[in-house]
Amino acid sequence: VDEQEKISAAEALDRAGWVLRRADLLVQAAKERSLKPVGLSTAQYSLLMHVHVYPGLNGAELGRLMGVTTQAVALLAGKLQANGLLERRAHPRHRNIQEFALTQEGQQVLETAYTGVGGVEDRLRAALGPKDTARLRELLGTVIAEFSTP
Amino acid sequence: VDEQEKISAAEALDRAGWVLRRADLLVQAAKERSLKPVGLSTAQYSLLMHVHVYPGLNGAELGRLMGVTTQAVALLAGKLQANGLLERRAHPRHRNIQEFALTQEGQQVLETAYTGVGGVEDRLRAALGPKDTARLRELLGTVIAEFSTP
DNA sequence: TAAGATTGATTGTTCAATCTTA
DNA sequence: TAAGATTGAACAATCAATCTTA
Repeated sequence: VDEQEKISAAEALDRAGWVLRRADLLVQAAKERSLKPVGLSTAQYSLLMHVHVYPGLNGAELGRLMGVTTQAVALLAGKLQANGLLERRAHPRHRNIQEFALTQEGQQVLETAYTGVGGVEDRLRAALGPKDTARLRELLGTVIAEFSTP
Repeated sequence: VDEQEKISAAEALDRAGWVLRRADLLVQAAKERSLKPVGLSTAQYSLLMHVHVYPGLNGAELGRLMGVTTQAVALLAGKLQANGLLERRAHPRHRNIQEFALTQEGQQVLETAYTGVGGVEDRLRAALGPKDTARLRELLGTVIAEFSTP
């Protein structure tokens, strides 16, 4: 084996991790455009959606699910709360812990946003077809399972 | 059809775009850990790799390939240049344009980093198997093609 | 005009450290 | 002790605007 072997320019950026990155960046950018009229960033939309799907979680738990830090969640939540989309309540049994919940307006904004972002999901599904979309989710699920434990 | 239909908590975060996002975040985090000993951020690694694969491109072109702005490339390049990993040269025919190139040290650092990140790629390939890895790349390629044109 | 580079202001995020509570 | 929340400093990236060059 040649110790001097160079990085193959043709192959380096075609490995699965890089392709995964490029695909996510493009889809994320499309979501961002669809959220612009609603006035939400993708991060804000992500937090609203996670609160909707996992009601009653605290900031640290939401951060772990979303792949960001507790501080980022607190900052996001602060703005969403100031805009009246989110509520923070003291946890009934732990005075130091906060539970998150959507306000009525937060629900409505999320639903509007969901409709817009749904267009991006639909476009993805249309490009792949239902069968390959399911296959992609399955394969990515394996990736998630593998890398969920560092 | 029920107009009041709510966002399905069970399905919303399972659509392909969300799964894609979570998978990318996890793989990216794994890459970040593998780059820590080398002293590179994933963004810096990405720039070095792109300069290696596409030598002679200018900042704007690299930014488009990497999915970031020209300014972000300039900031990254400034630091890599200060660390002696990257060179910026005036374009031979356009005085206002800069070409990027790796220094000898940049080459070496990139190769070390490539070996470390290769472990992450290998782990991904091991989790999926060669056949499904190829299938994943293929499916993501379709996604990239679809969303490359906004 | 058009494309690239650069600068300044703003936002979003992380890291590090501290405080609170069970 | 451990887990969550909060604060302040540092960093990264964006947007907006300006400058340069062909």
